[in-house]
Amino acid sequence: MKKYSVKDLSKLAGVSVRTLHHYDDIGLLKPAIRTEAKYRLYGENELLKLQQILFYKELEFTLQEIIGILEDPNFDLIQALENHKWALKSKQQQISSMLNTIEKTMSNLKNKTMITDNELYEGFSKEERNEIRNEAIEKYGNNTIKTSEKYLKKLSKEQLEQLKKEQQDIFKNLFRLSSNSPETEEVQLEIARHYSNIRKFWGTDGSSDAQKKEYRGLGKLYVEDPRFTFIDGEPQPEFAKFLSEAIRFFANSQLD
Amino acid sequence: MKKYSVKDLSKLAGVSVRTLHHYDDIGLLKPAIRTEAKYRLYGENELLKLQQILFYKELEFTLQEIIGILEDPNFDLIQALENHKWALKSKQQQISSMLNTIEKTMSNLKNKTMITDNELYEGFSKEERNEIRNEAIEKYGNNTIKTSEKYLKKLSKEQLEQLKKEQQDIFKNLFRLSSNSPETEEVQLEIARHYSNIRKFWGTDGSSDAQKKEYRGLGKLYVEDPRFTFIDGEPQPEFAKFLSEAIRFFANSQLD
DNA sequence: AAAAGATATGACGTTGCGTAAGAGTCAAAT
DNA sequence: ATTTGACTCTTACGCAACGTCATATCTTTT
Repeated sequence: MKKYSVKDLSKLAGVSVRTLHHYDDIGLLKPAIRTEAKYRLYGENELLKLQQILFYKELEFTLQEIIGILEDPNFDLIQALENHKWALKSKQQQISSMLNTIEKTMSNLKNKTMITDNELYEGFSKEERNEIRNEAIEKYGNNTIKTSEKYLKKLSKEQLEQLKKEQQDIFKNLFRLSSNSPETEEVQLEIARHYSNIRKFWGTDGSSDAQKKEYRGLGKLYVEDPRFTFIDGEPQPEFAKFLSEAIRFFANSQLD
Repeated sequence: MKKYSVKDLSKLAGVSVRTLHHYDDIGLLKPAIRTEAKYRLYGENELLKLQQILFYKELEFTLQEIIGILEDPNFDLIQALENHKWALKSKQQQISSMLNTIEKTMSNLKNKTMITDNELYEGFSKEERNEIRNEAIEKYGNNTIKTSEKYLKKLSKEQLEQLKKEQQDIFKNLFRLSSNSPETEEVQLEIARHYSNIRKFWGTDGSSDAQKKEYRGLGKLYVEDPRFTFIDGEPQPEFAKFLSEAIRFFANSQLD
């Protein structure tokens, strides 16, 4: 009968010695025998069992779950796999939604910096501005361009320009109104313009989904990161707070 | 200036008091002031910062990463988001592959139990067997059926019957040969039949991909779970080991 | 003033090992 | 026969993000 030392077995299975110690500790995989000096010795059966363990571990079962699966031959494996499948699927969906949020955040971050750039270039002529913008496109490279293309490809350049200008206009008005309460009608009118503008920017202006959640998320974004509300190179935390509250009020009162 | 106690803030933000303690401990969110009795008091700014924290936490940034993001206003947020996006995407792919493995495992588990069932029903007439199978279909319910349909829909009932019978035949031969070395030619011939049979069952028999990995995975499955190799209601660990080694040898010598 | 409610600070538990630390064991080289 | 080098053993802290007591100290209500 072949016997493997901890090191032998660890190399055969591609795990660390510590892992074998651990599995012994928690009762997942005990050595076949112990020498007088308490050295662990494993046999063929233990090698096979270790392979089983690693199989289920790759599927991200916890060690406790694996103990349960392997210790009881009557364990309902199909049911366990079914449950695990659902857990994994829900995790997958969760990740999808996180990716969505990240995309939107990045898209908005980029857009904001572009807008403040525009403001900085306000002193230049139209032609100069176009030159600068083209340089920027070259700098950003194709990858960045393609990433945002998903959201922007439906918009012609002129439409995009129009949307950006409208955003600048909205923000100027809102900044002017920012000493008022966020709930006043004037402010809420500008927020409504902003909402409509953003949905065009997202390319979802035709959708029946009001995107209340997403829009509120955007509102939170303004306070979540000062980089979203730079004006003349300075962060505006107070203005961010104002914006965020105005959007929250709008979403709660106007959107289902 | 409004001040929030730990409990107030925790309710406002939907986190536990312990969480606030923890964030204080690690320097992520310190209270605005402490009372004489060392009670924590938070202001509006802390509420806003907590919201930022929760935003990034939902994206599964670690607390240390969030500290980095928030402490330095010049932090390259876009780059951080980009990196995080990749991490999430790779996690998503990993989950997809795990789901694949689970599907195959379940599909095989079901197939095996069906085969042993067939063996158990060997004394019955064909009509009786069909009756029983239909009952099983009702029991398993539509969901289960549809899950396996993916793999089976391309096969007609007769083809499926044929494949199952061939599998039974192969296993009988292999069991008879199981006192030999797994590497003998007779054994390897049966394994080759099995390989071809399995690929038909998987619906991939036309594919150019030899599916070495998948087939080896199947071999491991036989030892990974005794339920795969029940014969006459008894688990056959020795036979499982034999099968597994025969398949490993076949995959290594015959498949690229 | 006593009882009830909040809050504070430890400190251990969780998951799956990594990473030493200190000590004993075994086989080969001196 | 012994020293060395390669292994192995047990013990135990560390990590992430808190949950969950336990015990002590306020603050507020009756």
